[in-house]
Parts: sequence; structure tokens; C-alpha cells
Amino acid sequence: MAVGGDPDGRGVVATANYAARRFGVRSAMSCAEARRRCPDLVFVRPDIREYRAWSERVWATVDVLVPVCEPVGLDEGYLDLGDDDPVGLARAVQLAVAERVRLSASLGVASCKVVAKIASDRDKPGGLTVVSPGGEREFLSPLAVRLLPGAGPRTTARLLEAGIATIGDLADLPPERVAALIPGRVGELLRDRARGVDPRPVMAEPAERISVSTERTFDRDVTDRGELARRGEEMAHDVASSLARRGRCARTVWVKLRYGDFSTVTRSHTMAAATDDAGLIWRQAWHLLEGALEHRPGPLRLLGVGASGLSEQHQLALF
DNA sequence: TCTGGGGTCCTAGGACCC
DNA sequence: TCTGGGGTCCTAGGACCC
Repeated sequence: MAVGGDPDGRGVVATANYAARRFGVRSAMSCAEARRRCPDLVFVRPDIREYRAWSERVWATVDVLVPVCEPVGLDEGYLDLGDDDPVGLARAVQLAVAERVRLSASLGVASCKVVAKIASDRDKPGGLTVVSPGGEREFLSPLAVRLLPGAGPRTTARLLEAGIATIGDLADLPPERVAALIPGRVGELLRDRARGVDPRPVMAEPAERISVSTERTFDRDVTDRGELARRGEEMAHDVASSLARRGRCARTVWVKLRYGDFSTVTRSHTMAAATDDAGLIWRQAWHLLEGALEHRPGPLRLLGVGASGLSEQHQLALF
């Protein structure tokens, strides 16, 4: 079974059960490819409300045992287990979630986020992997560099080309070679992480949102301006209601265009004052869209509308 | 009928300001 | 008689995460 988008259209796999994974079905794979690999695959559309409800049940259970929790998305997160008996507390969390929510949880216990996350992935489903303080390098060293959070497909390809295959290889690299391979702060960050160095604390408070957006991949590439206008205006309204729901206004409006060849263009405009008005957001977005299409015409596979530069909503005084 | 959707962070150049 | 330096904002693109 796979959960994801339209298997007869342009959908991708969001996740798949272990039976499907044995056929090579993976997250982010196109549904068409997944079906080729596993012809009897059953496709299910996602039900985000259901997942949210289950997620809340899990976190309500965890919060009772661990006061400082940082959810990441719906289905994972970091817990500050303290110094007293972190492994005992981890077992208690696992047990409570199994008994009260009837879900299994995979946990990793370690001295920092990056090691804990990698450890949590080592034994699924339902495992618990402990990395003792001081054992970080030894634990990370033999693992594939792709497993390091922050080393995505691009970076991993570059590293592999240079003969760096494991996290240990990256950890042992002299700084000049890291800088040549992955310039800027990203390279330093990844090498630190490869050495088990990660100063990020567990955040008890969710971060302020800094942008809202919506985008749609069309069933077929769209050239017709009228259709683009209809779809775009809907999206502008969705963005405006998302802002209003959060009590926010935005100063920057942007559009995203993806052409038939998958190349992607963005255009943004920053206004003098922030707004949550759907009509105003749409007028800005349409202007940007027309400009982009004038610069590069062609059928669009995807259109997106977004807003950033968020501030608190405020009502101007009338008197 | 290959390649989703909602996000964050980083980079880099140009404008602008003191 | 060349063309400072540092900081911030804006824009566009890219990499990454769940």
C-alpha cells in the first residue's frame, strides 16, 4: 500500500508500507514509477485531518512524561530527556504511546539532535537505539553519508564523486577540502554534524511562521490565461484566509511558475504596507505572473502563490 | 502518463544608507 | 586625481526537510 497523490496523474508517493518498500517503492517517487515496481500496489489518498488527530493524541501522551518537546512535522520530533535517566524515560514514552494511542514509536537517545535523529532511524518500526556520550563518532562513522540530515541528493552526489561515501569519511576531511566541495556555511555545518557536533537545543516553543503559500500541479500543462487567472485567484484567496486565520498580514507577495520541462521561476514584489486582502494579493500576483509569462511564455505545469514578510494583523484606527 | 505540497535556510548581487 | 566599508533590504534561485 502507498499513500500519495493521483496514481493516474502526476501524483507522488508520500509514504508506503513495508510490504511495498520491499518492491522498491519509496517516498517522493512518482506513483507511475511505484506502480511499475509493484503492479499490485494499492494507492490511498492522504487524510491530513486524520493524521493531525493521531499526532495530537501522541503528543498529548508524550507531553505528560516529557515537558520539553519539539515536534517536527506530524510524525516526529525531539524530546529533552534530561540527564537523570534518559533511556528509562525513552522506554516510558514508547510504552505510553503503545498503550494509550496504539502506535509504535521509534526512538534514538543521544547527546545531540543529529545523532538522536539518525539513531531513531536505525531500528524501525518500534526500536530504541542508544548512543552513549563519547560514542557518537564511532556510531556515525560507518553510516552512508546520505543518512546525515542536511546531506540531500545533490550534496551526496558531489561527495560520492569525490570518494566520500560514509559519514566518517566526511568527518575526517580537512576543512579546505570540505570548503572546496561544499562552499559556505553548509559545508562546515555538515562536517560538524558528521563529527557528532550539533549545538541546536530542543525548542519548547514553536517558531513563528515566516511565510504562507499554496501551489498546484495541474493535471495537464496550462497555457490559457483565463484558466491561470481562475486557478491563481483561488490560490490568492487561500493564502489570504491562511493569513487571516493566523492573524497575520504580509508585505511580500510572490508567484511560482513551473514550466513543462520542470524549470521553475519565482517573481516577488514587496509592498509599502502589509495586507491580508485577497483581492490585493491577487492583483499583485497576477501582475507578477503576467510579467513572468511575458519574459518566458509557455505552458505551465504548476502555479503557486505565496506571501512572506509577515507581521501582526492590525486594524487601523477609524477615529 | 516520470518528478506533490508546505515550509525553512543559504547564497549572491544590487540598491541604498551612513 | 579611478573606484571605502559595513549593514540592511530586496530579489531570484537552489538545497533540503517532512
